[in-house]
Amino acid sequence: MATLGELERAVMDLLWERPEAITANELRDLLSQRPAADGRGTDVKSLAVTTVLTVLSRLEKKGLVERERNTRPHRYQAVTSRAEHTAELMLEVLGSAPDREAVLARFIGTVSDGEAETLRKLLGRS
Amino acid sequence: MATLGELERAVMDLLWERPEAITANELRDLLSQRPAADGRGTDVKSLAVTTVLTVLSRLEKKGLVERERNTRPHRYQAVTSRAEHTAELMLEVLGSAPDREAVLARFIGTVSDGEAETLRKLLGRS
DNA sequence: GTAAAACTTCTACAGGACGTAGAAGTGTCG
DNA sequence: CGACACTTCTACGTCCTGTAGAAGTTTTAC
Repeated sequence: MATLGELERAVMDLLWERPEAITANELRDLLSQRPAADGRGTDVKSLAVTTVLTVLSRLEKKGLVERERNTRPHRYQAVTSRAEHTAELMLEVLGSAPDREAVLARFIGTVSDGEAETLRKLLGRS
Repeated sequence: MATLGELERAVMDLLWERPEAITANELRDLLSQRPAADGRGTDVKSLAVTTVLTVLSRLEKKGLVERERNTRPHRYQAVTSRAEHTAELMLEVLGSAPDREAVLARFIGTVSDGEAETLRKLLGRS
């Protein structure tokens, strides 16, 4: 339930960096500009709008995207920010562990120094 | 690459709580004792050993499981602890975010008080 | 106001991951 | 060597994702 496909991901990334809702057509254009995920090759593959719409519908069903149904070309936007979504994902992963503290310990051990500092600040003093 | 199926998950859970490597047959027995994931019904469904073996092979290919090939009934064990694995997953999720600090902020905000305390201890004083 | 254009919804299919397991091959023990 | 245990191969149904044409609906342009 957590994982997104490559295209779904690309769509969400675009929606996340936009404050305003956008249409499927706009999305399709943005998607075709983005360089192919696999790097090499300016593979400007243009998707069919229906493809984008299908993906958007699926994302809507998953609760990640919201659409304005009143305006005619429907406009789509992300329901939560990327940060929120990512944090939720992390919690989901963590949640399924019976040994949460051990997990957190490992986690902390791998985070960069700068981030550790950030965490310290965020946690403040009890 | 991160997500495990339900059965794969069940197998890993068993391997994780066992310090010693065990055989596919033992695993199958343990699996049949476990109550159906969906709760209701003491659904003691017995799997074929080949099913368990297939799953183990897939987990091996994914690098989560290791098998002793020299002993005759091969014995399987988890490569990393559950805590390690979970922490890696969390990092994987976090890693794909361009706004790591924002994610961490949300994350911290949702963790329980007790865990926040633990985190504080783990981070220590810089 | 009607036909064309734009837009949305429905239906579909291929490919990959996973649950599931029989068939076939190989090693083991008596 | 033959029966049995164990492993590997092959296979299939299902679900998810990428992809999009066909069909239906709404808006627009004359």
